[in-house]
Amino acid sequence: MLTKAEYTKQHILETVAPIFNKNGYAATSLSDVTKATGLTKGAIYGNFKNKEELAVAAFKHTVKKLMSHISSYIEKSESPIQKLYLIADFYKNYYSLSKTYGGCPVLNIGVDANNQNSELLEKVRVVIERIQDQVATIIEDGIEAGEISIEINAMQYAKRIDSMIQGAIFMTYTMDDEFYMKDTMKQIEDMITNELKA
Amino acid sequence: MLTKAEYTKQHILETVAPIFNKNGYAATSLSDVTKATGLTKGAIYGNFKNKEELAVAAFKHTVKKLMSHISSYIEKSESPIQKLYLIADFYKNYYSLSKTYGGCPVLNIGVDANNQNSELLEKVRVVIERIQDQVATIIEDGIEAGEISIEINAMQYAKRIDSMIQGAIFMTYTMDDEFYMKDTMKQIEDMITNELKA
DNA sequence: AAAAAAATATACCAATTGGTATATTTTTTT
DNA sequence: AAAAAAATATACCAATTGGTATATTTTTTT
Repeated sequence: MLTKAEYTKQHILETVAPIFNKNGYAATSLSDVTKATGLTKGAIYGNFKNKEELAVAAFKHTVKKLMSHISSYIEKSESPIQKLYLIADFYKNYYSLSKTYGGCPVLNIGVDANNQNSELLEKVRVVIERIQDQVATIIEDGIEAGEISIEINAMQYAKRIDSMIQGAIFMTYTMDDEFYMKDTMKQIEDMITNELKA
Repeated sequence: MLTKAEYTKQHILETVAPIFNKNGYAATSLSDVTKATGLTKGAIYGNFKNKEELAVAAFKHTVKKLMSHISSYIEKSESPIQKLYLIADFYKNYYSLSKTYGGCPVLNIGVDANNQNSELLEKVRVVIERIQDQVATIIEDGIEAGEISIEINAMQYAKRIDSMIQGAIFMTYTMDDEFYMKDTMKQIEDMITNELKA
């Protein structure tokens, strides 16, 4: 069971994470934080060293949530190539899912932190690398299993897919139009079928 | 010739545009503006109604510059399909080019303005639509000229290419790695050759 | 139930925020 | 060169910023 203190910390993160994600670091003020949580500065600064640490924790919190969504989704199949199709399928609903958390943290904080907050930027980079490693591993598993052509450069394709997905997320959010998300996922499915498949 | 007043306005925009582009709207303060331009608030507010109008003008200024770069670049060929290859080629150097202006204004301001500044967001949307219309027109011209397959949906491909480019820009900036930009342009060139070409 | 420890609220701080009214300087028109 | 107009600088404003020291309240341990 959560102690009262642990509950408070969770409550702060859950409340504050979407705000930082939507507004960015500079545009989120401490009074936004206290207003949203219903707590005072004393409570916030008792739990987090400063605004930056809170923003980092909030980013990690949202990433964790979203990563667990996709992780459990691709568990639906054991087959590496099927897992790739499941990733494409997962992102078809990513707009409404990520909206719950105030948007895509990688895109939002990645752009926001660049030139502004090197600590946050570093956290974003680590997440991107982790995601790409996971996709690359799936592709490598697929090659080993004979499902995916041996000529495929796993890391290159992982980066390509990731880049396409981020582009689709940006376009979908900026234009408020799911066309980009859906169309890009179709494109990725075609890529899997026509380029990756052994 | 520019009058002194017009020169000042240009000077403000040229100095301030990269700052808004890098930092975003909220993270750019009026004192950043006065410090960088060497002018006082009186001069700034004499030329722009408020911070928002200045940010909008700065965004338009950067977009105009970048658009004129790409426009003159694709004039190198008359052929629609060659123009598409030239677009892909242009973006191979987009990282260093756009850095001069403080980054890609569409990406940076698009993400920054979302949930924050609806007027700025609207300007970004207009720019995106204009870019896509231009690409779609080139594709349609290519179809008419018999260079591009009649089965191609011009607008769909324009959006696809745009989305891939934005993804590559995001990844390149966030990871500070040109691989994404270069690889995506190769991918787009392959798309032109294998999917679009009649 | 009392004592100790931990968490939270309160009251404060200097610095900065975007913006304005007015004085001064510079530029343009006559 | 003088007068008018325009541009810019100065001096100010209330509100807000992130943060801290300390008082108070709540929770946990004994």
